[in-house]
Order: sequence, then structure tokens, then C-alpha cells
Amino acid sequence: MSERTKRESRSGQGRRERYVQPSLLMGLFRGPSYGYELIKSIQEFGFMKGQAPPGMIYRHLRQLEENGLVSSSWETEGVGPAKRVYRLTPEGEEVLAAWVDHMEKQVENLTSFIKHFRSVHKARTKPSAS
Amino acid sequence: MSERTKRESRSGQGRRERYVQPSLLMGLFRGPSYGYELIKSIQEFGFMKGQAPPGMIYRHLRQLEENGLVSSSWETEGVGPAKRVYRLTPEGEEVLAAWVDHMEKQVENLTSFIKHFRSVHKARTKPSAS
DNA sequence: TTGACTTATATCCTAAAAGGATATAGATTA
DNA sequence: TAATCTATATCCTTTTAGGATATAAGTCAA
Repeated sequence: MSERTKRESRSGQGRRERYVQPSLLMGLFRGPSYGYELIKSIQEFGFMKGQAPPGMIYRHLRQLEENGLVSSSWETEGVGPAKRVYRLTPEGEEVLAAWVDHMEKQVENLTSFIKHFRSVHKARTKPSAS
Repeated sequence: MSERTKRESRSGQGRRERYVQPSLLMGLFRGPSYGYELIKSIQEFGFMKGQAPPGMIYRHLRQLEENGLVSSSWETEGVGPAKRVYRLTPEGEEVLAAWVDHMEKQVENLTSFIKHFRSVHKARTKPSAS
């Protein structure tokens, strides 16, 4: 087992945020879509490795609809089996905006955390004044 | 209820990453410390609002020790009741470094997500070519 | 010297979320 | 008509968060 792999499996204990909800909201902010398509399209945001398990996506979509952030309707037109097409509601758009606000703060926190780590690490390996 | 408050309570459904584990590892990267002190000191990293509930911190510390990322010993010297003092192990330092790697990727993802939101939003409100 | 407060750790319970497995079913095509 | 693809739905188990509460030692002032 490589050092790299060891590190990653060990740190796997700590939970990683995958931002499923904001990814779905963003996927719909660009226009109406449906579960099967979103599973593929939200990968682009880079928050999860590979595709999300379908059960997770459909569960999230139902929950978003319960909370009024998206609305849905069956679309039987077109090829293939019927799709449940989701649309972002005005409330959903507000919530997405709040997520973006939060993400901006998070970027600041993460950036300063990283800098802090580097500075302590540097001071440890290069003690300029011992 | 203000628009702002409404937004925030609605988006409260989505889980927010609070980075408890990396915060604790970072708190110990700077030097040995103990639960009660860490509860206060890790606030500085900005990942949680207010102080973390003690139960959460002690649970995390025990778990980190189980996984060999920190070690502990009782310190009865000094004022006040005995403290269980934690120290970061070499493994803990590796995991912290892996967290920092992950955080750098996360900053990139978040930044591009934010930009994407702004560009779609702009195109929507200012349709230059309709 | 005892009662209140602070420091410090530990345990327990409940609700929510993740993760994954599996079921259902229509449409397409070989 | 059987296999495959598209698409959604449901179920179960484990993990985590969040919070409440218990325990106990040390400090300090009346």
C-alpha cells in the first residue's frame, strides 16, 4: 500500500462534503432536467468522485420538492421511458444563492486553514532561529 | 422573517461541512492540547458558528485516538482538574496533510461553482443578445 | 467549611444522512 | 422475444451529528 493510498484511506474517516443539494440546484438553475440526466451532469462540479448512486439523487430530488425548492412534472413526449422533469422554483433559486454565499465564506476559511498549515509546517522544518 | 433569514433556514436542510476532524488535527499540529481547550481554540478556523458541543469534541478525540492519529496521557500537574492531553502522531500529521490536499481541490471546485453561478445569473438578468 | 462556580471529561439518546442493494417498468434493437 | 438501455423508486443498514445530561475535581469567597 502506497503512502498516498494509506493517507487517503485513513482520512476517509472524516466526512467529506459532497454538496449534493447545491449541485442539483445548480444543475436545474441552467434549465429543467431530470434525475437520470442530473446524475451525469452534476459530476462536472467535481464534488464527488464518479457518479452518485441513483437512490441518493432521487431521494434528494423528492426532498427538494417537499421543501418547495423544485417542482416536477411527468414528461411522456420524446424517446425512451417517461421522465419526471424538475424545474427550479424562485425559492430554490434563493437557496442556491445562499449556498453560493456560504461557499464564498468556506473558500476563505479553507484558504486561511491551508496557509496556516503551511506556515506551521515551514517553521517546523526550517527553524531559522533555533 | 427577513429574506436573508428565510434563505438561511431553508438552506439549513443541506448539510454544511464543519471540518471538525481536520480542525482538531490542526489544533494539535501546533502543539499538545486537550478537549476543553480545543473546543475554544478550533473556533478560530471559522468552520463552525460558536463552540462545538463538548460531547462531539470528546467523541471525535476518542475516535482519532482509536485510529492512531493522536495519542493521549493524563496530566495532573498544574491548576484545575486533571486534563487528558492529546498529541498528534506522525500518522495524524499525514492525515492532516491529506486533508489539506483535499481542501485545495475543494477550493478549486467551490471557486468554479461560484463563477458558474454568477455567469448563468448574469446571462439571465442581462440578456445582451435576445 | 460549605456552597457556588469553573474546569474538564464522559456517556447516552435520537434524528438525519450516507451508502448501497435491489425492484420495477417502459422503449429500443438485434 | 430476449437483451439492453433508460428511468425512477424503495428499502435497509451504518454512520454521523446534535444535543442533553452526568460526573467529578479544583477554586474561591463569604
